Amino acid sequence: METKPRKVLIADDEPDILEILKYNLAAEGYEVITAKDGDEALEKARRTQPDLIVLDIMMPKKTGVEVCQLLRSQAGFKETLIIFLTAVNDEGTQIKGLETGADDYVSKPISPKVFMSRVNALFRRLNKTEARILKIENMTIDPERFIVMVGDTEVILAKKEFELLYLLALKPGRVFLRNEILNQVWGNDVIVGDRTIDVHIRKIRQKLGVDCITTVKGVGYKFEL
Amino acid sequence: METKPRKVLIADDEPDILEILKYNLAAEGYEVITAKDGDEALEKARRTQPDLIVLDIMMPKKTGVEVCQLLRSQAGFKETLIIFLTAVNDEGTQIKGLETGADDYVSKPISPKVFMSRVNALFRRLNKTEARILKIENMTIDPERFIVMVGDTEVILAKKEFELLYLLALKPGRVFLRNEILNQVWGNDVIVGDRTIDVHIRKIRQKLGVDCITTVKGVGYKFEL
DNA sequence: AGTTTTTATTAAGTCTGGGTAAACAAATAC
DNA sequence: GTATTTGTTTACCCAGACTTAATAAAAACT
Repeated sequence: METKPRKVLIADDEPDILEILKYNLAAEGYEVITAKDGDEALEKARRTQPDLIVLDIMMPKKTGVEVCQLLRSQAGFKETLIIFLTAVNDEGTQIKGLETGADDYVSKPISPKVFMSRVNALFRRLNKTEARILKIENMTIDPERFIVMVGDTEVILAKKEFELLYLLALKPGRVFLRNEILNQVWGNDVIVGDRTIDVHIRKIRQKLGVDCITTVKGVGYKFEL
Repeated sequence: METKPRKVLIADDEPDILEILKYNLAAEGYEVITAKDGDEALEKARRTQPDLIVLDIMMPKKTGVEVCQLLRSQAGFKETLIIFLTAVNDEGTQIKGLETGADDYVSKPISPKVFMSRVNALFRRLNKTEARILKIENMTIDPERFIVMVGDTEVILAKKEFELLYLLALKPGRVFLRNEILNQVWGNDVIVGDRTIDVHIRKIRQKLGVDCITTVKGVGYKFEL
């Protein structure tokens, strides 16, 4: 199965490293975007929506850690793969890196071979949890087409409604706390009142015309047909 | 299925190499055009619109790198395949070559066997994303003739309009994010405002007179008849 | 039952994002 | 060179998505 090339954004202030990594990634068919400081990395990440972001820890403008934190806190970058590069082989930094939400960690001096195997490993892992079409009984939720089918009638949900339903339907039966819902759908940093969720739930129930969301009082909601 | 022969332009100042490559390419059915310096290469490239350009790095008048940069910077040569030939087996030059926008790189002394396998590999890669005629219900989108037929009336779209419609129609129903659209139609590095997409969408809808593009607010657009 | 807590519903209000037209710029044709 | 077509930017408008707040209903607890 052939698929469109993975996009990789590399951010490092050392042109040599950018070149080496770019060359190796390109050689394996990745599409490469480069940035030379933290701000540029942020900007290009938002614009190009890469599949993987390689961040040098020590960079001008913003450090890799800062960039990572900023990205992770906003919608659309929750799932993006992030790898840190660092000259310090300091375990403390490594731990801090992974805690910030990075997926892997490569220390300089970088062996292209090692680097590429890490990259490939991450993508291999990702493939298993990619966005997919959900089918529960007579309901189909297709994130690619952004539609929900109930029986054979198409239901159109708004963005937040869809994301909320998709989240719940990912694990039918499992209860999602209001906090989880807020984090996943709205993002860690966004502050919205609790009632907002209720309103969206109501609209979903209304539009679908099927009672598939169960309230678990004092806890949260779950998807259940 | 019979198809018209691939055109290959070879530019090198060494007559021997020109001959060898020409012989091998012709033997596999390629149509070959030759040039003996950078200027001639540029001129013939523009005139004959080849599918693949083989450029020697070291050439009189203009180097291969210069020719490549000039071509890549103008419309019509963004997708053209480019292979560099070089005597120097210097990795620095190789990297610079690929960054300039070349698709592959062959070092001298050239083994005809290796060379041909690289050429064929490039075309194979290209084939997978090759332009093909799309037919969706009563609409035909022909990227070769740059024509859209709705019913039996011909609609003429401008370049960007066409590319945008073609992209969406490649996967009917699938939502394309604004980012994806920008990347695919405009390119990673080009910075254009978000409204630009809207305006093009509007012109397409207007010209086609058929509502075939659906807006998914906050997400993107999809083709849907 | 009465009280408290939590959720549902409704009706606003706000705000974002897309539509549209017109002006400007750039590329292309003439 | 000028004219024309194409591409982009800008600004304004509006629909509908989203949020909030207020009230009603339903559980949960005493």
